[in-house]
Amino acid sequence: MPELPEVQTVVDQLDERLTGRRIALGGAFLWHGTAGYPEADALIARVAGRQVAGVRRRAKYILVDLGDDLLLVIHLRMTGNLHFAAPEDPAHPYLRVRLPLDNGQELRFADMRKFGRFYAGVPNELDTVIPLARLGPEPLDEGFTPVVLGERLAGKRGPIKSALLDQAVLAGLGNIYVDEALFRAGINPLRPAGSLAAVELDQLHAGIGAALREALANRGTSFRDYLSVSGETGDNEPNLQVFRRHGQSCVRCGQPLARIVVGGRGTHYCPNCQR
DNA sequence: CGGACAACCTGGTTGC
DNA sequence: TGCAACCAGGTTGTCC
Repeated sequence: MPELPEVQTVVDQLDERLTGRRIALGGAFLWHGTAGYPEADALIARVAGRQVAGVRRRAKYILVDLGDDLLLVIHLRMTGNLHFAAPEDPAHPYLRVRLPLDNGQELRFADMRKFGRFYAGVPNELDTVIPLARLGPEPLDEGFTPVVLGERLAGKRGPIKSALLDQAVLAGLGNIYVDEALFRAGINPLRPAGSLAAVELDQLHAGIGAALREALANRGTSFRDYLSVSGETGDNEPNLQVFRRHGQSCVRCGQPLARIVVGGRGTHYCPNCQR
């Protein structure tokens, strides 16, 4: 489900409602596969009794700071959803994890497709399990410039679409916002990643920033499954200009938008505006 | 190293 | 209507 704007929306709400809370005893994985590392019981034991010092985001990972360098890391993957509930509230049909809190509420994780994962450990330990240390730059950080973008793409022969989806190249983009950024930049998704001229890097950098900032302002895009912690959909769908709009008219030139497959992913673009 | 592709899961949509 | 095939916002592992 979620890309940078959706994960950031979740993180903001979690930070507000979880920071300062202590994780109580009695947590449980209802689907053990959701425990990525360590295994379910050990993970519960590690986080039980810890107080949340803050919640932040890196790429599409949610980092829950539990003090003493211990992190609870959550990745929502396609259909993961975090929400708060009272213990007696009926369980969501795809409830996978329950973490009771010291205020009588519990943090719940529901995930239809079971792709979402929890990890707990100190940073060095987590690096052996998830590629936190190998993630590319954050596209909304001040240090991310068109020059940096060019450095990340240099020498890459594969399509720009695939390169932008690679979290080691640039962190946080997914299928929606890559398509939207390329459209805003007027760049064909099949262009070899390392072949962009300086002007195109400027346009792509601007397109990425515009697509992400607009989505953030609208708390993300909800196509089917995505809901924030407060259970609300994002309002960004009307702002999408190409994603899943194949067959409709391009907002810029009026020609029909197309859908192709690039790197195994559905890709939406305007053949006229993105040559 | 890059690229193609299967795998992990379940449910919704599409097409015959 | 019925059912099979295909599709899905993500990531990882394997094979060439």
